[in-house]
Formats: sequence, structure tokens, C-alpha cells
Amino acid sequence: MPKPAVPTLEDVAQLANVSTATVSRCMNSPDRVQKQTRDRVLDAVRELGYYPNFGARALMAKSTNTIGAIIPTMENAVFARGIQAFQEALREKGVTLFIASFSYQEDLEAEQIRTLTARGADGLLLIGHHRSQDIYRFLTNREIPVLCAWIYDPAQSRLSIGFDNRRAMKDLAATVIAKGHRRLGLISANQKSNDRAAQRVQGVHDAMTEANMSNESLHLIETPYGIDNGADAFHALMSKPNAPTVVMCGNDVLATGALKGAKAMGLSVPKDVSITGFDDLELASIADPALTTVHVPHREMGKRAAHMLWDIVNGSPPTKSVELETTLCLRESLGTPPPLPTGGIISQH
Amino acid sequence: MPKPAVPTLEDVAQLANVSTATVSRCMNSPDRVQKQTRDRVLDAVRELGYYPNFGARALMAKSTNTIGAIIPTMENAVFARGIQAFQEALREKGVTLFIASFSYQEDLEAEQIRTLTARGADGLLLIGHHRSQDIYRFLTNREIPVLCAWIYDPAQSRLSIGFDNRRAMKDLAATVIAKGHRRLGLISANQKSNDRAAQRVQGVHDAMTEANMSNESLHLIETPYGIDNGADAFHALMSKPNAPTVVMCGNDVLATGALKGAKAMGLSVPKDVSITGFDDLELASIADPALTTVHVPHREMGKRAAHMLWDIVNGSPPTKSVELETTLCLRESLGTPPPLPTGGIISQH
DNA sequence: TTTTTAAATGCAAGCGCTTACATTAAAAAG
DNA sequence: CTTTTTAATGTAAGCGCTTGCATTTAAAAA
Repeated sequence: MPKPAVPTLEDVAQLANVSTATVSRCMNSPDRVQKQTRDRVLDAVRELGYYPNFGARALMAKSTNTIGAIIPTMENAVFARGIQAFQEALREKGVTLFIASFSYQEDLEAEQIRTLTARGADGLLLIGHHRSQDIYRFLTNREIPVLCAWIYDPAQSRLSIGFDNRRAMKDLAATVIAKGHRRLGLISANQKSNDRAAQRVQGVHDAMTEANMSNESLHLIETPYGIDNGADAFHALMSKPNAPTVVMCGNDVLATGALKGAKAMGLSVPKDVSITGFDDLELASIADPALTTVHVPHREMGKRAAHMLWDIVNGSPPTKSVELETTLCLRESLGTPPPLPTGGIISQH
Repeated sequence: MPKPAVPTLEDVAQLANVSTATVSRCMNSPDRVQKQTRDRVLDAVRELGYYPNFGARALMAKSTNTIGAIIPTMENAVFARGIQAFQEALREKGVTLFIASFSYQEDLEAEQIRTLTARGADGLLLIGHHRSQDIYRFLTNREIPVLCAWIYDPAQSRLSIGFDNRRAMKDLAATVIAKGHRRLGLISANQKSNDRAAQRVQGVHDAMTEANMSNESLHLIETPYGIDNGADAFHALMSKPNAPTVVMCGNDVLATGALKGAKAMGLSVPKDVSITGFDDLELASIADPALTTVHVPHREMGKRAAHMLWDIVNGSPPTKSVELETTLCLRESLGTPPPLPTGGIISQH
């Protein structure tokens, strides 16, 4: 039997002619061991290519220096960007980040939470507040520090960092309404599995209520993420009688799809119909016409989330959630409603 | 001292009135224990909210059912997309995926490799072939199965799945040259830290050589990832005397930046200057004008990578690397060179 | 019914590491 | 030169789990 076995503490100890305790000390608190011995040990470590076994270490130590992030999908640039910043900030603190995604399936998220926890994550970054009581109970029992990001909901007591999706969308909708739009279309992600999406829809309702508009004048359509889905939804919306004069979208990707849909239908934006997005991805300013949207500081959120979570894990939790500012980006895709109904099959007499 | 302590195997055993061995068997090979006992144990598990400690388990078992992926950055849609597919395919096999990123810093990648290895990853997905001997030696010693993705280089013996960056770019460049272009600009990512980028540059050289063009007629500029970096690079390229008639870009994001740069300089694409990309992100078809680029099947790559790595880990490694097909996407942004030099400060007499 | 065989379970030895405590050696004090 | 103090190192007990082997129990065969 050949012996490519990975070297253990014991092997190092033997080679350096010391006890395993000493080797361990060399790795964890080098100053507690004499320089001469330390050098000998370090040499052995190098020679053997020793690297401590994480499992064994985690078994003893309370802390693993690892935190986990569980996001819906990496394919959404919004998360990719924020998590990247999150990771970079953690790295500076010497913390390893593990990322897992769950494709917007709630049970899968729960599983990932359990997995990461069992693997000794010191803390978890989650997206949004919405999840089962069960999983929150689990987290509480284990005393796993959790930070929810991409959301700020004053009504929730749980610690979070993010922005007020509802208010941000309300502001945008109010602006839209102020432009004179009265028939609104809204393309949203699935509200059930995505509380941020739900809040944005709420925001539109808020603005409409404030403008004394009935909820009937909102055409809502839910669709999965993706440019083409946005285009399809747009088409569906505009094919109805009494088509909306503006189509608001829950995010920039859907909005870009809507833009594409408009082009396909031969509608000019914003002359025939206005379109808005949310997130302010680079996509939004590249699009033609440039997308009116809401700018969200994803990177800053990721970075600050890292610091917050670190503080929580290390016993000095911030006392309250952090609300980040969003800003309206008014660009070409939003205009005043056309003088006459567009795209509708039925015209008004 | 309160006792929110997380429940262990022992606790479950006690509650169910069996030995820890039995509980362990219930979790790992349920058929080796009588139904009646099993039910009792499972009830206890549920009641206590028990979840096995991964570290302890990894200490014993050889396999952890975890694989790791180490990518340059999540912010590049190309990886986000491929990894998402990778993850989904792994999930179907019940394998957990951990993702780590290294921001194109080689030493950081090495560290992540060590970390993931120490944490018991059964296999690793890496991007490209280029990395230090040291780290390959480490991987070999540990006998960690590794699969390199996003690359297919017949010259390398190491197992990989991907496409031939060099040939794909050569084909594109040949097409460009066939259009009549003789002064080429090339915006590339850093070649040193990114062998895919280097190969693409090589591809352009190949095509030029084949067309009997001297290397001097290629203006190469390296820049970090990002739309604005692409725009800046484009500007730099076009401000030189004897500006290129076509600017090829190492990826779609840089190309989109170039497009933006062209707009800012008042150059019309492709009338005044042609631009090409690589990857065929959604961005490419949304852009105006639509980007000529190379389509890469990122999702398929991710999915197949999952199966390959799984096979490797489970002892039935494929005998050879897999080459995926790329396809040229000829769109509006590539045209014939303008009759007269454009953008250049010096005109030719 | 007794013996054989198989199935179900328990026992206990670690996996590689950390750490309280014991031991030893060296420095400081008397 | 002995005694006290301190720094450096070793000893060994687990952390929570899996698993080979021993033991018990039940079913099958004789």
C-alpha cells in the first residue's frame, strides 16, 4: 500500500520531534512556543505540506472562521455583485465565505441553511426575511447569528441591512403617476417566494392609493426571471384591451425584456409606452432607450453586510437594522402617456 | 448555564434508548436497522432537531459529498451562469457545492484551494489550466480530483471541459480579416493571470499570421473587467495615430464598453469602426448595434462539468477532455472597414 | 425441541485536532 | 547553592461521529 496519506499533526510532530500540542500551538499561538522550536516545526510543516484538517479543528474550536451566504441564484447580477463585495470585505478579516444558492425554492434554502450550519458556519447571510418558522426556530436554537440583506422592513424585528423596497418602488410609481399615467402595468417576480418582489408590488399599490387610483387600473403579471420572460410578459400586458401606458418592472432584467418586447411589437419607448426597471444594473444605462430605474447600492450593501455580520458573530451586534438609500434614476424610457391609447385592440370612444 | 447546546448523536441515542451506533445507522443505512427502532430514533431526531455535525462526520468518512468550485469572480456573468448550472446538476446528485472566488489573484486562488481541500471537498472545479506547480503538487499529493473548466487546450494533459479559446478567437478574427480589416485593435483582459484571455489573444495572432499580416498591425491593450474599462480602452485605442478599423474585445462586457466609448466619441458602429465581443451574453443581443460575438455554451458546460467531476470523484474518470463547440454570432457591430481612416489624427497619403 | 444461521444492536476504538493540567528546564531571587 | 517563579513543552482527555467486531435476539433448519 503506497502512502500518499495526507500528513497529520502527528506526522509533523514526529518529524519535528515535538509533541502534537507544540505543533498545534505553533499554528495557533506561535508566541507561546520558543522561536527555535517553532522554526523546526514550521520546517516540518513545509516539508510535509501539512495543512490542518478543518473538520477536526471545528470539532474542538467553537469558531470556524467561516461564514455562509445563501442566495436565490448567482445568475442575478444583483446578488453576484453584492456577494462579491461581501466576500472581499470578509477576506480582509481573514474569514472564508461559502456560497450556496437555492433557485428560489424555499425548501432548498432550508436545506442549505442546515448544511452550512452543520458545517460550522459562524454566521449566515440570508436574503430577505421571508422563510418558515421552522427554520428560524432551528437558527435560534443553534444560536447561529443571521443577517438578512437586500431588505429593510421596519416592521420586522430581525436584524437586516438593505433598503425599503416598498418605499423605493412607491416613489418610482409616484413619479410615474405624476407624469400623467393612469393605466399601469406591472411585471413582477413571483411574490410568494420573494418578499422583495412582493414589497415592490405593494409600493406600487401605495402610490396608486395615494393618487386615488383604484387597484383595478393595475395590470399585474408575475413571471420568472429573464429577459425573454420580460418580453413575453410585456407582450401579454400590451395585448389586453385597455393596455397600460406604462409598464413598470420589478427589476432591470425584466425591464430590458420589456424593452425588447416593445421593439418586437413595433412600439416606440417612451412615445408609445413607458417602461421602468429596478436595480440600476449596467444594463439599464446601456439599454436603448436608457432605462428609468431605481439605483440600489448593491456593492455597498455587500460590504457593510460583511462588517455587520462580523460584528454580530463577534459579540457586538449592532442594535438596529441599517437602511440604505436608493435613488431614482430618471432616464429616457419614462415619458408622458401617449395622447391616445396605444397597442390596445379596443380604442376608447 | 442554560443549555441551548446543539443536540448530538448521543442525545438522540439517549432519548430513543438505543446506542449511538444505531442512531448513526439510522442516518446512514436505514435498512440496517429494524423499522420499529428506526421510527423511534427518527422521532427523537425530530424532537431534538438533531442535525449531524459535519466536521465529526468528515473526520471518519472519506467522502463528504461536497464539491468546491473556485472561480475568479461571481461578477462575471459567464461564471455565474455556468456555476449555476453546475450547482443545479450537482444538486440532483445530492451533492453540496461550495463556491469561492479569488478576484483573479493567483495566491488567493491557491489559498482557497487549500481551504476547500482542508474542509474535505471531494473534488474541485477550477477555471483554466494556469496555476503554480506548487498547487498542482499539493492537489496531486492529496489525490483531490480536479476538473478544469472554461478551457480546452489539446496541449494540456490535465482533464478539462471547455472550448478552444484560441481557435474560437482565431475563427472570429479570420472573419474580421475577411471583411477587409487590416488594422486591428484588441482589448483583452490581463493575459498573465488569465490563460483564457491569453489564448484568445493568441487566436488573433494566428489569424493574422495566416493572412500574412504582421503583428505590428495589431494594437493590443489590456484592461480590467468592466464596461467603463472597455470604454476607456476603446478611447485609448482610437486616439492613436493610425487607429484600427475594428476593435475586437476579449469578452462582451469589454465590447459593450467599447460600444459605449464609440458612442461617446461620436463614432458610428459599424460604419466608422467595427466592434466584436466574446461569450454571447444577453447583453450582446440587447446592445445597439447588436454585437458580433462568439457564442459559448456556458450552461451546458456547467452541467456537463458536474457530471464529469462526479464521475471522476466516483472513480470512473472520463479518459479525455471534452471540447465544446462555440459558434460565431455575426451581428450588426461588424462591418467592412470604412473607405478612409477614421478617428485617426493622421490620415494616410 | 435443539442447533444453526442471520439479522439487529451494542461496545469501543479511533478520526485529527485543541487545551487544561502536569512536568520539566531555565531564570530569578534569596 | 538552594528555593521560588516563570516559560516551554509534554500528557492525555475528549470533540461528535462511524464502523469492525462482539453480543444478543429472532427466525430457519434440523
